[in-house]
Amino acid sequence: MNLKELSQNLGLSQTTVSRALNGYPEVSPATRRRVEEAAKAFNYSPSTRAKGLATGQALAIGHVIPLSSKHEMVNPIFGDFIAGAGETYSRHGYEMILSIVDDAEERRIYEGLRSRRAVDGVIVHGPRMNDPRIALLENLGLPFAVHGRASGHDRPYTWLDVNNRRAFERATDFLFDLGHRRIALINGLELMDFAHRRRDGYTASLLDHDIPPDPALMRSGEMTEVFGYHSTRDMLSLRHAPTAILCSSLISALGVRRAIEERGLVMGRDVSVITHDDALSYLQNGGDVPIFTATRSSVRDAGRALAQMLLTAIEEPSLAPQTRLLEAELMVGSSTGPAPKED
Amino acid sequence: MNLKELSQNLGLSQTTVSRALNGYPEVSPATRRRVEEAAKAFNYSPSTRAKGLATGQALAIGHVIPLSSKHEMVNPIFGDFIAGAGETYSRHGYEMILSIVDDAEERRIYEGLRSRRAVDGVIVHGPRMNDPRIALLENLGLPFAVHGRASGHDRPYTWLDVNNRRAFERATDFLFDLGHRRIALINGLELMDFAHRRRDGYTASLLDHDIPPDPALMRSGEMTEVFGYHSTRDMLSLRHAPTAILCSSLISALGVRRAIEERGLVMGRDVSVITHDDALSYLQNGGDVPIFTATRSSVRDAGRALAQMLLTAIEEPSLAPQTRLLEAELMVGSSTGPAPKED
DNA sequence: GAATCACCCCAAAGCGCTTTGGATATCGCT
DNA sequence: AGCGATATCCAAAGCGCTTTGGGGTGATTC
Repeated sequence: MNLKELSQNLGLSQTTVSRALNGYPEVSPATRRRVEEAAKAFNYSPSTRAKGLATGQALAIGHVIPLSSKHEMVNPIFGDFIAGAGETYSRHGYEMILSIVDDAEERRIYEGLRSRRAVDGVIVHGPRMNDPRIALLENLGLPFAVHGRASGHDRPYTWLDVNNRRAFERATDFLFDLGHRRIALINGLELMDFAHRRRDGYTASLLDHDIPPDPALMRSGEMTEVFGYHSTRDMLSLRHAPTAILCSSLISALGVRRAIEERGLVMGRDVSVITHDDALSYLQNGGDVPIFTATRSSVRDAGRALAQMLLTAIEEPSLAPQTRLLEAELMVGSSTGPAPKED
Repeated sequence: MNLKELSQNLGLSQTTVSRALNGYPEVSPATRRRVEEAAKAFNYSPSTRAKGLATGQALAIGHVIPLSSKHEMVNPIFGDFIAGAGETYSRHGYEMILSIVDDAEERRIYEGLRSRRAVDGVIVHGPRMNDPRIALLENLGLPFAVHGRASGHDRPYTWLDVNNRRAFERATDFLFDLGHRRIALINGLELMDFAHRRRDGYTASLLDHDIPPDPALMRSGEMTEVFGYHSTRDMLSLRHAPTAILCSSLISALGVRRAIEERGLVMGRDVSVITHDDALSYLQNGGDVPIFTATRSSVRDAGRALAQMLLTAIEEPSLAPQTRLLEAELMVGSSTGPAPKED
């Protein structure tokens, strides 16, 4: 069923039917109702493509997911973020189109989305330090919103981020308050902007407590379970092993715990652990009582909110770019406790 | 830059330029090269929407991800599957459009995709027992391919599945060969088709060895770490505790291991564990030597292959539906060993 | 030298919608 | 009765592409 057929069926012109359906005032309430009922009855909905061609809008948002060919790792937070964003889109009648892209081709993809007029805007995932994508998108004139931030870019742009620096500073402070002195950091790849900021927060707290950062207690890598395990195992066998560990991901934290327990130690008594928790739906941090003390911020909420920000940026292009900094909440679980007495 | 401008620039008609770009023979090699170079230089690519309108194709595939409002869980395999499918699409010039949808609205979404002519076909995720979506899509006449199968549907359709039944039967056999008699199953939600099949395989092996299935040794739920942990903890404190556990997901297996170790037992010696492993990029099963003995099948490969199957089904509508049953490989790791001697 | 045949190329219609610029009918008022 | 407003509706153009159905040109054949 298309507009033409529908309007013939009703004995009206396409113009009138189109106007009735899109809420224009030049249509009598009676005809409007008649049209709406017919549309429902015939299960008519306008072709997105034809509509897009006529209006110049795509009614679609692109998500470009970087997939480094080196590590081939799909970010595990991605599913939940998308779920959040999708809610917002469907409420506004937008479609979400996804491209999974090798680092090397990103430029081509963005240019393609632009020149094919496939999307009205894009969400940038996983910003890195000095990420070139921001400047690229500015040049292309394609509206965009960043999940995270890219240090090293000065012009304002739309972003939403967790206050990673503050979260990790507070978490470290918390460990100091418990009496810990040797605090380790198991971080994500530090070319990722968020990981860099977390390290900054961690380091700031150390310096604040007159503890010089010790490279032996800082690891950075892809946040897998095994990475958490190996890092912890190695560090626990140091002569001055850490009594507390800060971890960037709940998945790695599972490995951290395994290494601790394998050594016959008890997490929360012998070694304290704080992890960041993205509140992923398939990885809950315990039930009512969290297992891990964690800095927590829902990535699904982030998806919802950032999508909304992008949509308003598209509809209100004159507005200054919105930004939003979410504070992670520190949830105390059973993985932290007072520092053990010195031997 | 659009076709008109480009052709004016070249002093050619739109027809010729379009033909040159789309590989039609009625264009001299010289003009074709000239056109191609100009297209590159001006960074021209045709508007997907206009092209779609003209050809009647959408050049897009829909992925409808069900998100049960009850558990709100995004399937963790989803990211990797999508990554695989995306590779195939981009090679063929298709776009991927995603809808995350509450169970209750699925029907509406499929109908919408169809009547808006937004996609040429869809991939069905997470089929359940007697899944109504298959019949719905057949009625709509929308080409589709299913990741998994839906028991209870008799007409042929395109699907790709892991031989879950066989995988779990073999895994159980393997445990019997090691001398185990009390073998537990920690399964996904059994309204999901794959979980049902896994249980069938498990049960078949038990019966084959004259062991009656014991409901106390069978759990079914959302496959989180915590679910694996609780299930295992409960079962290990039974009077006749299992000596081996079959687990449906690597994430839950992490919880299984935790419960085992918490009890002071050693995995692979006191309790053997076999898990299914979807080869997710962020959850590797150890390094060179797998930690868990596992039935393994890459979900990313599945994405690649199923996408390809759907595309050929779309391009060759007369063909009978393809189906593909992948065998999971049994990788022996260090989580299994001979059954401990009876006390 | 005319007819034939490739070979290249083009004008214009059509895909399904929105939107501009009227047209027609109805109504209130002087 | 006549006139401008107002309320409804419509025909047709246009969005950017593909594709049908020709046309012109030069070389080849008789």
